[in-house]
Amino acid sequence: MQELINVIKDEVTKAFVECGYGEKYGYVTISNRPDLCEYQCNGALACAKEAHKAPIMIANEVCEKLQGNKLFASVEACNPGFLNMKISEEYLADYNNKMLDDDRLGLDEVEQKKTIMIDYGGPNVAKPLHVGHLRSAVIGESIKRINRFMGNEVIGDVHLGDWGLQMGLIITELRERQPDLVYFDPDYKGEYPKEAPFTISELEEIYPTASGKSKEDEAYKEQAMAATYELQHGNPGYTALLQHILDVSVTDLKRNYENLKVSFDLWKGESDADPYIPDMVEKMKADGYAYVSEGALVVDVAEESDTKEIPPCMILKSDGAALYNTTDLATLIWREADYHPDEVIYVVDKRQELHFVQVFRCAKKTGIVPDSTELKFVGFGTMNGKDGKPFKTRDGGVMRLENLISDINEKMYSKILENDTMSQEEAEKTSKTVALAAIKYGDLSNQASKDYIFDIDRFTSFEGNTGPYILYTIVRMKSILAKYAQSGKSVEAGAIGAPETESQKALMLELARFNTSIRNAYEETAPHKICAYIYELANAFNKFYHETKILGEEDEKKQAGYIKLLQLTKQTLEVCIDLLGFEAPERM
RNA sequence: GUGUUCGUAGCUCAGCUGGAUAGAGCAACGGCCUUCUAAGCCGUGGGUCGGGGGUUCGAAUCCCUUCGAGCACACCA
Repeated sequence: MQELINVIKDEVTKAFVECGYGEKYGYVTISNRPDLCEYQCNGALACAKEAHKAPIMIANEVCEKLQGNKLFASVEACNPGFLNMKISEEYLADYNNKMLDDDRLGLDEVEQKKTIMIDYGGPNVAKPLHVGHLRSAVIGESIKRINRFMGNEVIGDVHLGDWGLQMGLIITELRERQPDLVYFDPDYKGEYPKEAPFTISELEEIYPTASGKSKEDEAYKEQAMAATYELQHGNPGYTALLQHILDVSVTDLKRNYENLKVSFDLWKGESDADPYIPDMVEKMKADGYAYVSEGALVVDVAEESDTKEIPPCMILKSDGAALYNTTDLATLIWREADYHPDEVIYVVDKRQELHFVQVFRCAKKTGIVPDSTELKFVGFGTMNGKDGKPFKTRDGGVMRLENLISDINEKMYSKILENDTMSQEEAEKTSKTVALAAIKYGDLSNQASKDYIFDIDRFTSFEGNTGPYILYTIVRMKSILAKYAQSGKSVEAGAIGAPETESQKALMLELARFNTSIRNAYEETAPHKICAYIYELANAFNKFYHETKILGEEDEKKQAGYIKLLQLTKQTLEVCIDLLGFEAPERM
């Protein structure tokens, strides 16, 4: 379906052209003066200089051409040269009805479908998720859903941190504790056990212990480095242990991400890139891109247009070991080979921007990915506490994501019990649903690239621009629709009629902006624009709700129209919150 | 030091490819529940958009400068 704003733009542009002005002046925006009009065009102001005419004269000419156009209820020219338009009420109703008939609510898929890989999540194995992992998961999941809804083929990859010194540390600590395990017997030739010799909670304790020891004990650190080296060079016992660590960790991680309604298509890790490293390095050398500088193997990635010096991309350390540039580049090799993505989106902490600039340039320069592949960095800001500093527990430690979520679940639970007489079971389920919406909306309603303050009290107070407010609005609609259906009337009969009140027209206009809003959010990779949209939509609905009695309406045709409007509003909100990654309960 | 992001109401944030009177929410104050969930709705107060200069008919938005804050700057990821 063509976007309403473009329908209007086409008419206005036609009028500009007929009056002899350039078509670019026909652009239309949503009015910033809703008291005067619904849509506006400022083109007359912009083209005044070129046309050597007063803007108001141009606006008057164009306005004249648009008189009588059935699309508009009114078109006026206003000083100094604005063109103010109100949309025809019949057209608007018709537009809303067409949205209702379309299972995509009037939003067309992209014309050129792309294959897109999204790299988000980025958890480390053997370490619990902490609050720092929240944003990547929440933002990445939403970007994935938005892209999918737009018709793109999307592959989400969690990109585990499962390589490097941390693995060596765990192996070393395990050997200290259980030296008799077969994994440490170099002469062992049999099959390794299927069961891991540790649980997830043991694993989560082993890593910090080992990490602490290595900082104080030089010999211990060297053992860990040696173990890392052996693992990376195929030690069979260590490889089997790595597999155990992965299995145990991934099971736990999946459970945690499921609680967040976040899912991945691929559970690949840095270790999966490792086999590609040797050939990649050889090729870079052979092609003349990689050279030795200060003992390390590097590729220059500086460009003339740089405003600062971009250091070369380091491929191998002076001791010959790979580092994170290396795995990120090698990861692109299998991504290219297996999926040929048109675009790879990295949803990672914005502090890593320089690293990705280097990796992207190096990948393009050395031909790992073709020039046509878009490598996109979506950097997000830090989640801060109320004091504006990185979010910490009360005693200053890193907060586990699980704990953060259960805290909020509990607050939500007591709040929900206060307000209703739900069963304990339903209250628990509902509080989880609402809590997740509170967390995700709280995060996504901010621009991803900015730091934001995660204020638990604010998120659990549920007033104003919050996830729970959106859910509450949906729940109100569900309740009315259920009661209407109970009365035996068919929900399918009827059609949205021309608006009778200001609040109804405002709601209908807001609904008609759905496709434009989502497309903007998609094009700018900006979930917060969806939040802004649904907040406006929920506001518009609540105003309408407040002054219109729907179930009490005696005119059945009118009532059926209201019900249709309600359905459209509910569906629109539900599609949007699904794109954000949460859902509404039946009651709250 | 170099680069980069940011500075909008007491607080948290929108708005930024230039357009009319800079918008929300929270907090404060005042209204609205015998009627579809008051987690709602309506209203009041609160701002020289960090400061200064420039471009423009017009600047929160673009450019320069200055102050302040965060972050990053090859052998950790």
